[in-house]
Amino acid sequence: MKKYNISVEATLEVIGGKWKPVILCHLIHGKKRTGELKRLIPNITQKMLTQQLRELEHDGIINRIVYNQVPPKVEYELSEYGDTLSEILSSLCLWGEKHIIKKYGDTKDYLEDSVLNH
Amino acid sequence: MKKYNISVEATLEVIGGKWKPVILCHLIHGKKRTGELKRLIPNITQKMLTQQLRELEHDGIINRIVYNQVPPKVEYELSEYGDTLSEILSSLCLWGEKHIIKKYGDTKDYLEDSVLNH
DNA sequence: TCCTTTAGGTACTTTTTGGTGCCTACAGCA
DNA sequence: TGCTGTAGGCACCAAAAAGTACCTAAAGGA
Repeated sequence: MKKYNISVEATLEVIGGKWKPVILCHLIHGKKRTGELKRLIPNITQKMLTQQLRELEHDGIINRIVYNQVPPKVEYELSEYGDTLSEILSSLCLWGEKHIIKKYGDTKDYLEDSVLNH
Repeated sequence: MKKYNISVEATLEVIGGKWKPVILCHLIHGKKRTGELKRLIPNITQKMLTQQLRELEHDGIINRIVYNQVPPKVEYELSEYGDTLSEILSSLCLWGEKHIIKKYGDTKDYLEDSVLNH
């Protein structure tokens, strides 16, 4: 029975770390296959990706959808509970864009183009 | 010149990590002296506290106010730019509270009482 | 004189986190 | 038969983050 000093610690336990917010920001735009996520997050390793996905699944934030076929097909999506985070995640993305603009004047040279950034 | 794959990475560079969100969540309620922060965040070490405060100051998120007196007195507050994060920070705290309730049924036994949690 | 108070610097160690390389399963196809 | 594609497990190693212990300054008071 852990005691938190401030409630944000509980949030960080679930979505803290280097990769989880990135993964979740991709998932707010719809479900993704493992390989898609790997392409969207070029610097993540297979190990880190599956490790973080397992933890998010364990905390009820995402659903893992397994299709019984060969070669395997697995999709990940925000769960209903994970949806309660989507506003926060969007705000985090938006703030990041504004921060890049403030720091560099423009996002063009600093932000990979993709449907996610508009 | 670093390139981000997704804008949330820029946000995490500024407010990511174990301690920064906690520190900032305390500062949204007004400026605090170093020692106050240490008391509010009992598990943080002196080193981590000042290190994180330096970085937040460097990124323009907080102001460091030094009173020229002995023994020293230093206060920290959200800067104007840091204020653009306060809505996000509040949402993170709120989500954490709801998460604790979902997980444990109640916050009473799991969350330290303080002005911050209501 | 020396202790107290407050903020913070620094060298070193431990813990946590992340990365690499290699392994498996198995249907379909040449 | 043997190659391809997809998801992911596992042992081991490297790097980054955090913790520990100890040090400083300087005014005021006992």
